[in-house]
Amino acid sequence: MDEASFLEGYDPRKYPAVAVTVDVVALTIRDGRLCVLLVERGAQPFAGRRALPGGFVREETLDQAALRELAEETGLTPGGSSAEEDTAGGHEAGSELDRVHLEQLGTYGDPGRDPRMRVVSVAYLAFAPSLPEPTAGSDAARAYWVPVDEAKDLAFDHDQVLADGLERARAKLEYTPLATAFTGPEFTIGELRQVYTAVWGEELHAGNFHRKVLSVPGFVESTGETTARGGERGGPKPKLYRAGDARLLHPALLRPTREDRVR
Amino acid sequence: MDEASFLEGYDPRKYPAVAVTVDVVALTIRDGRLCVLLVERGAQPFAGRRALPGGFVREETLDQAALRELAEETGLTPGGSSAEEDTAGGHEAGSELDRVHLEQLGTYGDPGRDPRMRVVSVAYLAFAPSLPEPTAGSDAARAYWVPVDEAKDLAFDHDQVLADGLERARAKLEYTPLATAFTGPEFTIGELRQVYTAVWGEELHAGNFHRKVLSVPGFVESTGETTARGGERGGPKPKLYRAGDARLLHPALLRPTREDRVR
DNA sequence: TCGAGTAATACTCGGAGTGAGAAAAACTCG
DNA sequence: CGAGTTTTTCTCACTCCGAGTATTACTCGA
Repeated sequence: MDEASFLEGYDPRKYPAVAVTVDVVALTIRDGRLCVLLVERGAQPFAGRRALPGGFVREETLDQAALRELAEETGLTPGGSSAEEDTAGGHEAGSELDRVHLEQLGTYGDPGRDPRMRVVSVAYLAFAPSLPEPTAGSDAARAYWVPVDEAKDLAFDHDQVLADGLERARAKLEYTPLATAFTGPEFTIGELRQVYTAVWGEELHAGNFHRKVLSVPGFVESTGETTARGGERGGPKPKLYRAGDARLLHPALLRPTREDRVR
Repeated sequence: MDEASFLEGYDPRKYPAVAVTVDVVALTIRDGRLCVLLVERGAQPFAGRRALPGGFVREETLDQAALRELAEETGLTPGGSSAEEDTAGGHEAGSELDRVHLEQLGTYGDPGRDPRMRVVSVAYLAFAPSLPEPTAGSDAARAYWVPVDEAKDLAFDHDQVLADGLERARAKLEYTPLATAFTGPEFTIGELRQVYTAVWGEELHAGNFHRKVLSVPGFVESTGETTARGGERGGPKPKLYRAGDARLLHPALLRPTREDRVR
């Protein structure tokens, strides 16, 4: 930020009031479908419409505000930092929110996006393993998971925010180990493949996926164990893996069908 | 944005005042070096320190605010939209700012990042062909281009903002035709390679680069012309190209030396 | 208990893309 | 003119990919 000379001594409080909020695009996978957390709006404007959870920023960092909003709406209590964290081994006292990956998505501040006043909203993207339906918390009563393809006609510019979040999520699956943020601490290659299938909305060749995941250094590491049972519809007991220490996937797992890349 | 029930009728103007600003990381290439536009701060805090250009958001979109700040600091006048635009053919009346590519980088809002009050700053990233030294405009007198490796100890959290901007720029060169935003409307493959060299800070194999650029559909298209003269230090007259219509490069031009990818 | 169906895993094959190096040709400058 | 430089094109070996096939180990229902 810079004050030009003519702004010297300028008091920004004299500006028309600007409110800063955070909105959260929280994604999870339930029953093999990619879902987003929405709340039902009770008040005007957009009363009765669904919206992304969010609220005003208090005396806290933007990251903290996003995590707080997510905690309030899901009824879960934040345990640790906003970065995902492996409690490899037994389940410690950490909240389920400890495993949530949170990152800033973008900021939406067009005049008029909220009819009441100028509101600048910082959107966040959250990735979580399958979380319980948020009914517990008092505040969370109005929040629920909705499959992303049914999340339309949202309040404000939230259709756009959600679309941007989905595109970000799909892209990040290609070159980061983000998919493991959707699984439990231990998972099978098949479960990992289902994450990609749900987010990308495309079937993947099981054999090639298997080969590629295991060939990327640091993506997954074997636990040496297998599941206790085979799949529900048959098949051998798959091996179990946990997330490795890679931050970027190399080589990347690129999405198929990329003819639509040129303008 | 969502108002929880207990916020019904809440007036956000009762919150401690929050100011919203835009900061611009404007990059260009001068003499083969990647440079960023900085201003010298005259007032406290951080008087005498260098900072990214920026200022308060007015009644305008965030994108417009960023373009306005950039125009004010460079002394150039904005002509068209914020998106880059090809005036293929003759030079029309458009400003040099028409060819600037502008995109949102991220938002920085830690309490205390500005000692005076709570300031939430939306950072933008701008890419421009070599622009004149900004001396013309009244307001721009304090702004100048600085090689990025000499841009240290900036005011506020601008070291971090600049670092984030550089990483974004380096990454986008890999999978988008962004490099053409640093060149003139017509350019040679060698000039394009120098853009990559300057931004990535690494030498590239000329033969392989040539092959890859021409093999990516829609990256560049031939004008059928060559330059009037060969290079200053010799070599044949290179062919001229202009930007194609691709929005994403496929296959991508990946950076070399990727051992440092894992945590 | 058997047989059908399914999933995990491991192959093979041909094609595309890549880094490194070589080389021919075209041009500048001294 | 000659040395040095750049553009442009090849070659070669290697990696990676998509598609297909095969094997094996399961579950479940008849």
